[in-house]
Amino acid sequence: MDWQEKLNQEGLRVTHPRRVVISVLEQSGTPLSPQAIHRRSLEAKEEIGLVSVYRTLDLLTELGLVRRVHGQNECQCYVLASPGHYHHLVCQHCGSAVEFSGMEDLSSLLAPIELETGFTINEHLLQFSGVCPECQRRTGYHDQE
Amino acid sequence: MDWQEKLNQEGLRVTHPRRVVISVLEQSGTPLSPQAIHRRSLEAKEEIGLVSVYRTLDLLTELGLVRRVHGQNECQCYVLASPGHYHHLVCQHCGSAVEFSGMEDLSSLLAPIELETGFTINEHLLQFSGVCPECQRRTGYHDQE
DNA sequence: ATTCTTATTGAAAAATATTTTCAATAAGGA
DNA sequence: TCCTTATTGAAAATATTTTTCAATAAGAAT
Repeated sequence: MDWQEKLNQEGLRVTHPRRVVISVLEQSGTPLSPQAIHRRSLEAKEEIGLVSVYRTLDLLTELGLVRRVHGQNECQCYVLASPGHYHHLVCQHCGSAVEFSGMEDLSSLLAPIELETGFTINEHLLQFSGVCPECQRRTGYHDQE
Repeated sequence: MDWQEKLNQEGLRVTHPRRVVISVLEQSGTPLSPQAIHRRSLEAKEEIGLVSVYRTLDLLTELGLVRRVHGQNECQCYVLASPGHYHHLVCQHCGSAVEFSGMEDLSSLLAPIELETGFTINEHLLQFSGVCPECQRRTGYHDQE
């Protein structure tokens, strides 16, 4: 089910600003701040209001169509969610982000922590940062900035 | 080595605002926003400027004495760092945070990911959220909010 | 103790980010 | 094509963070 169907299903409308936000996120692949998304929409001559960007991101996050990513500095960024993947790997140089698989066993690490702390764990946020292959090739850069 | 020695070592001064910020964080145990820290300092009749709170948090984070924690809503919170522990578990009810150990082997998960993606991984951000034992007892609440 | 140097502070202003309000618009069913 | 109402965008309100700079105080030197 794509995002338009999802919206319909919820009785929500497929509007111009929503189309633009999704399109910008699709083009990017990188986590973007609301401001960055707005800027790019203007650059693409698709003029939408900043307020709508905020509202759209809230909505799409609610629906699970985009995810919020917390970097060390930029703290309010959003990426399109590929369903089933919940972890990000972000390049410190160019900002590109990929999702990766193979962390299904993370949940097996949870049990000992729940035991140690007495917490019930419901959610987690995992994000790696490093240098992507492109940037390694281009710059010969490997270490942390 | 305590924080005062650490500052001296770096040629930095042990000042009133820095003492107050650390003290507030010690009292709390919970991650606090710069504003919250400032508010509490005033309540404790230890009047310091909000600007100094920001600057102190930046500094202490730099020195690894406090860590920044990203909640789902509150996004700019800080807790005192227990050395050697790097991961947080935050209660969705009361906001209390603990650091936990036993994730040393997280780095062993990195290799396959580096192989899959071609990235060089330098940093990671890992945070669990759930319900702390206190809140479980008080409310009988276990599931995600 | 006192003086000196300079890191640090706090107030104000500037810059930036986010939320609220509300009349005007347009999505999509009838 | 009309109608209902979810949604938009502009402006204002609010909140957050950073910058600037003269005044202060930490701590080394005397």
